[in-house]
Amino acid sequence: MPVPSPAAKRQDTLTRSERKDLTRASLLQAALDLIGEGRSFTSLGIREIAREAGMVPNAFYRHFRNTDELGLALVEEMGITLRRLLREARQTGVAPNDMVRRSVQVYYQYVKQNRLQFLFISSERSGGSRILRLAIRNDVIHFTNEMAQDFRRLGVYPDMPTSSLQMVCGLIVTTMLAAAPEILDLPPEQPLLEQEMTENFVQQLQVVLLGAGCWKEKSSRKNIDQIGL
Amino acid sequence: MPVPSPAAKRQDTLTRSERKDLTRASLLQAALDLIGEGRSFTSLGIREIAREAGMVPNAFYRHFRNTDELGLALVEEMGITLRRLLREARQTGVAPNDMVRRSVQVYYQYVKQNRLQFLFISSERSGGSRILRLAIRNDVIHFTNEMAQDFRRLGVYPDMPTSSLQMVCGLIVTTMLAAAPEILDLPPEQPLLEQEMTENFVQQLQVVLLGAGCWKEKSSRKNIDQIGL
DNA sequence: GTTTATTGTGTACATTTGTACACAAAATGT
DNA sequence: ACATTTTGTGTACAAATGTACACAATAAAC
Repeated sequence: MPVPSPAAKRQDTLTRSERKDLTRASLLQAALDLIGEGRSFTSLGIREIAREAGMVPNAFYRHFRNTDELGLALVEEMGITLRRLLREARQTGVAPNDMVRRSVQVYYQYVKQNRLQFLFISSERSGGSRILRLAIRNDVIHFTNEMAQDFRRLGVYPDMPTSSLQMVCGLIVTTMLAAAPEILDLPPEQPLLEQEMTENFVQQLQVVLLGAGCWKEKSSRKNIDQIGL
Repeated sequence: MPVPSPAAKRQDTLTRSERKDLTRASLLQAALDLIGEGRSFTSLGIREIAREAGMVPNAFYRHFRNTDELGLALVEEMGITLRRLLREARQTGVAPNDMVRRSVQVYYQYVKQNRLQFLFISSERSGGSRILRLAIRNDVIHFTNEMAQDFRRLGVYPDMPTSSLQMVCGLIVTTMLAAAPEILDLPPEQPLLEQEMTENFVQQLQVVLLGAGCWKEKSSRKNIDQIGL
C-alpha cells in the first residue's frame, strides 16, 4: 500500500478514490439541488439524479444501490450539520439575558444557510421511506441528547433529572424542527413576516423554558412525577 | 330541477351526482389506502390511484385534474376530522385534575383510528407539493385558532391576551402533530413503548401548560412582551 | 510492463406513466 | 319522446424509468 506522501497528493491527477468521492458528492449535491427546485426526494429517480449530476444513468449504481441509500448518505451529512449547529450554539454561551432571542436568530440564519439540507430532513422526517424516516429520527434523538448534555454542563436546570432534561430538550427540538419548514417557505425579503415569525418562535421557546423551570419545582415538591395539572 | 322527494331517493338506482360522489370517494380512499401501504402521496400517480380504485386511468380526470387536486380534497377531509377531534375534546371538559393525560389518551386513540389521514398530513405537511403544504398549514392554523377560542371560552388562562393564547396553542398543536408520526410508526401491541411515549408526550404538554401559566404572570408584570429570559 | 480492478459510458429493452381521442351507456332537461 | 350532458371505458402513443450487459479508460497491484 503506497500511500504516496498523503499530505501532498499528486499535483495534477487525483487518486481514484478521491475522484470517486467527488462524483459521489456531486450525486448528493444533485439530489439536494433537485429538492431545492421544489421536487420531493421521495419522488426523485435514479435517472433524474444522475442527469442533474451530469452523468449517465448507470453511473449511479457505482455509488448507491438505490435512492434510499443515497438518502441515508444525505442523512449522515445532515448529522454533522446538526452537530456543527450545536457547537456554534455552545460557543454563543448561555449567559446573556435574552439568550433565547439570540439563539433563535442563530438558528434562523443557520436554516437559511443550509436551506437544502433542512428542506430535505423536514420533508423526509415524516415522509416516504420508512428507512429514511427512522434514520432521521435517530439523528434527531442524538441531537436532542447532546443538547441535554450541554444543558447539564452549562448548569441549566441543575436540579432536573436527566430524563426530564431530555424530555424538555425533545420539546425544544420539536419546536425548532417545526419552525424550519415555515422559515424555508417564507417569501424572501419580507422583514415584517420574518420578524413576526421569529418573535412567535422566541415566545414559544420562552414558554417551554419557563415551563421547564416550574416543572422542576413541582417535580421536586412531590417526589412522584404525577403532578396532575 | 326535479328534486324528487329528497328524503326518499329512488329505491334502487342512485342519482347521477350521488354515484359520482361515490366514485370520487373511492378515489380518495384508494389514495389513502396506497399511503397506508407505505407509498408516499407525492409519488402517487394517476394510474396507480385509478387502478387501486378499480377503474380505468382516464376516469380519474372526471373528478380531479391532477393528483394535487385530489390532495386538496384529502386536506379538506382532514379539516373536518380535526374539527371533530376538537369537538370531542370539548365534550371531555376541562375540569378534572389530570386532564392533560386524558386528552393525550383521547388524541392517541384518535390518531390510531384515523391512521391514514394522519399519515397523509404528517408527510405532506412539510413535503412535496407547495400547494398542499400551504393548504395543510392553513388548516392547522384554523385548528389552532379554534383551540385558542375554546381555551378562552373555558376560562383557561383568562388573563392572557388573545395573541399569546394563540401562540401557546400553536405550541401545543406543534407538539401534537409532531407526536403523530411517532405514534403511527410504533409497532403494534407494544404497551410498554406505547406507555413510555404517551408519558413523554404528557410531560411535554404539562411543561407547555406550566410555562403558559408563568408566561402570563411575567407578561403582566412588565407590560411589554420583551421579557428577556 | 503486464495484469487486474475500478469507474464511467453507450446501447438496449421491458414497464410504466400521463394524457389525448373516440366511444358507450344512461341520467337528466326539455 | 327525444336530444344532451355526464360518467366511465377502450385504445393509443410518446416519453420516461429502472436495470442489464458489453465495453473503454485508467489507476492500482504484481
